[in-house]
Amino acid sequence: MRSRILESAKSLFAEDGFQNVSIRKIADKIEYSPATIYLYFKDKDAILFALHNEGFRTLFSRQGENMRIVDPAKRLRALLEGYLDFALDEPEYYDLMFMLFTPLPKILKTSEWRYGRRAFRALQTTIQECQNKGLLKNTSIEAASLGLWGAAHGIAALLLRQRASMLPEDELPALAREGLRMLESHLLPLAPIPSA
Amino acid sequence: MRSRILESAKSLFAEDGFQNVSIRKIADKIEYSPATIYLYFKDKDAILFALHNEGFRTLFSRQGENMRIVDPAKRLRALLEGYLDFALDEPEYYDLMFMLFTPLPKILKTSEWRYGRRAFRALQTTIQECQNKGLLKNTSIEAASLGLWGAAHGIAALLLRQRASMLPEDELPALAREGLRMLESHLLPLAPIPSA
Amino acid sequence: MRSRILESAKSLFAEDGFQNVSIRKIADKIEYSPATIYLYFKDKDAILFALHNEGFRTLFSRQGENMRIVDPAKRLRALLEGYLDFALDEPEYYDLMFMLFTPLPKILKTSEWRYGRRAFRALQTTIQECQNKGLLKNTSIEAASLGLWGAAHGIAALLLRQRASMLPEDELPALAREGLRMLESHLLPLAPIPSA
Amino acid sequence: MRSRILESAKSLFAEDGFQNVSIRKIADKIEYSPATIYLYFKDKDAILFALHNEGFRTLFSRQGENMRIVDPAKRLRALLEGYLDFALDEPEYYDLMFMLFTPLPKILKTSEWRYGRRAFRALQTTIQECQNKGLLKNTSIEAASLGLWGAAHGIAALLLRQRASMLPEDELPALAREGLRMLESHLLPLAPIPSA
DNA sequence: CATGAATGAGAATTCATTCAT
DNA sequence: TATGAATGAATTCTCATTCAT
Repeated sequence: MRSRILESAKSLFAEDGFQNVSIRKIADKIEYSPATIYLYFKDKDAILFALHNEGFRTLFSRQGENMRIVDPAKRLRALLEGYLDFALDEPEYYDLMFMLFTPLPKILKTSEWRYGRRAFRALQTTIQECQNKGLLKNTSIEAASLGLWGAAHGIAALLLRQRASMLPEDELPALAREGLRMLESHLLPLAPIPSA
Repeated sequence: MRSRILESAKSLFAEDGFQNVSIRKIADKIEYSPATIYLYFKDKDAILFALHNEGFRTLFSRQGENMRIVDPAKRLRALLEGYLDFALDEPEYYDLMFMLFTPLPKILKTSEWRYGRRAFRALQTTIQECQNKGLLKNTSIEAASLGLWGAAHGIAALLLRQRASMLPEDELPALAREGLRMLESHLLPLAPIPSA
Repeated sequence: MRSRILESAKSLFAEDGFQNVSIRKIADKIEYSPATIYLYFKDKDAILFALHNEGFRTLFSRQGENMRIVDPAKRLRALLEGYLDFALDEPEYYDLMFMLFTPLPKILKTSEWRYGRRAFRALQTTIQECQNKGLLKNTSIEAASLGLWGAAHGIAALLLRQRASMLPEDELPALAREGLRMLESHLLPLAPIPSA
Repeated sequence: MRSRILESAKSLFAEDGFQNVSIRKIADKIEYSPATIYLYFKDKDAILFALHNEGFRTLFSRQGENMRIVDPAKRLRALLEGYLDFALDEPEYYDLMFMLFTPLPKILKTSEWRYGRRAFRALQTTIQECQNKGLLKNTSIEAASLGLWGAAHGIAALLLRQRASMLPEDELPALAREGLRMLESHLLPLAPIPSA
């Protein structure tokens, strides 16, 4: 039931944007009265917060396997691609977590965002290991992490916000993945760097 | 006057998000009555639309010079960096243009988004020229354009939506630029590819 | 159990005012479900009604002794002081009984308010006896009863509604009692009226 | 218009109690939309606050003349009677000012309540002068002021809250005034104290 | 005896918008 | 050109109350 609400809210948020979804719309969708929502969630924000957490949990469970890849370059590629896949598979969660306009001062300071920090640190560690192997040279880890995360994020964000409408819509996911792999192929060549 | 309104709307949109800005707040800020706004704009959406157009005009005028760079790799780098700079210098416009949640069904179909299409075509042409010179091999132009645009976009978007808060705030713009250049250095080496 | 509810309601009414106390708050306080309350009381008003009755019973049991004082002047003084003491000792009851905004159309017409009438008659009888002894001359009993009751009531009411905040808070009860005795000393001199 | 709202609110507050009056009810009464109210008052509290101020202004303007009476005993009587008259003539104001359940933390700390303090000080000064003339002996001024104010207040409060329903309703105002004068005649004899 | 689940009614408030002036 | 006045519709949220279990 709680999950019925979350389900419904999630899909409405994705359709109309968080701000345009009223409690009443959520209630209508599950065919309950608005007051009922308040039995399960203190607030509209509480719904967002719950979805936020669910989203992070989902993302982490998806990335768990990738984190165990030994080769850092392969791991990094897998993480980036896994991130993009998450965005494409779960656009509602992704929007909330990484694209929504700040209304989350509460969220940002709380619990689950720590996962974000942790994940970011994992990314940086992986980059460090890549550098130890001669990859991604000549940059600070900070810049590299922002650049790589940003690349994956941006590709996803253009799709989710429908800014890439000049590309054929039904090929977009494939193009997105191909675009990311293109970046990776230059940044993280799987074969040992030839000239070395 | 019209521009007074736009000015004020622009800054409010950036601060609070489009949805959270009321006509009244805009009016208050310029010390006119809400009704006055309607003398200049049919709609709240019309304001957004106008800003949208202004934004594109600004972006194009900024990129004009870069478009004239002869070497396609250099041109491509300049365009990407110019794009990021635009995002960082004019975050209000950028948000509206590339990040705002769809309220633009109207906008997307209309006039100024053509500029977007045009710019995108220019990007693709440049990529084509790069490929002609042996760069950015082994990808479709569609994927490459999405990947490169996405990379620049994502770096900007993470900053503007404050998702990169685990990096030191005052260094963010510098890190963003460094991150992008890091990507470029692998994708678009300035020196002829050494091993060739 | 019924009394657990009443207890809890009484203290909440006093803190927040009758209107601001929800059934839920009462239920929370005793750690039962709101529905449970309805097993014991038909209504929110029914709770008020019950407290009302309890209050009157308490007041009467307190005044019983005073009623047996033989000397009417002393009895009158004792009644007035007892009334004030009740207000100060049991402000929750007092508020409900004598200060609450009318929500009592039901109550006023019913059962327990008869106690009020009876008590009032007792007051008037006592005044009559005082007049027979030469005290409280030159007034109708009606006016005298209203004046004396009003005096005690007003002193209490100013305290309970926190309107006497210009006097030092911790001395208020003492000042209230002293104020009332001051009135009594002029109205009901214990010594035979000197000039007579 | 502002005053139309205040008028309407005032009478509704008196009828139903502050807590039971909704903005919508006020709006309905003046046959405007609820939103209109917000053009003139920020808040429901703002309406209360405005009425509060109006009430105090009214009371002071009424008492101004009495304050100028030279003989302190006569002045004190006039003030007390003027106070009761105010309560009976303007019960809506009176209720708000002196009987309403505390919801006024804002009000109490603000502007107009100072008038209350000032008035209270005036009362105390007058009592002091009475004591200088041999009246109201043997009490602290604090207690005396609380007692006298309380007496007038209580008589009023019993009427306004309909607790004196055992007296004939149409004679209540007269009885109230007679009751107060009865108290005065003992506390503040106009003729020099006979036995002196 | 107790409650979890549910809701209709209503609260305060905000907003985009209109229109007569 | 500008606005003061007004509002219908919508928002979030609370509450007393019911009822099947």
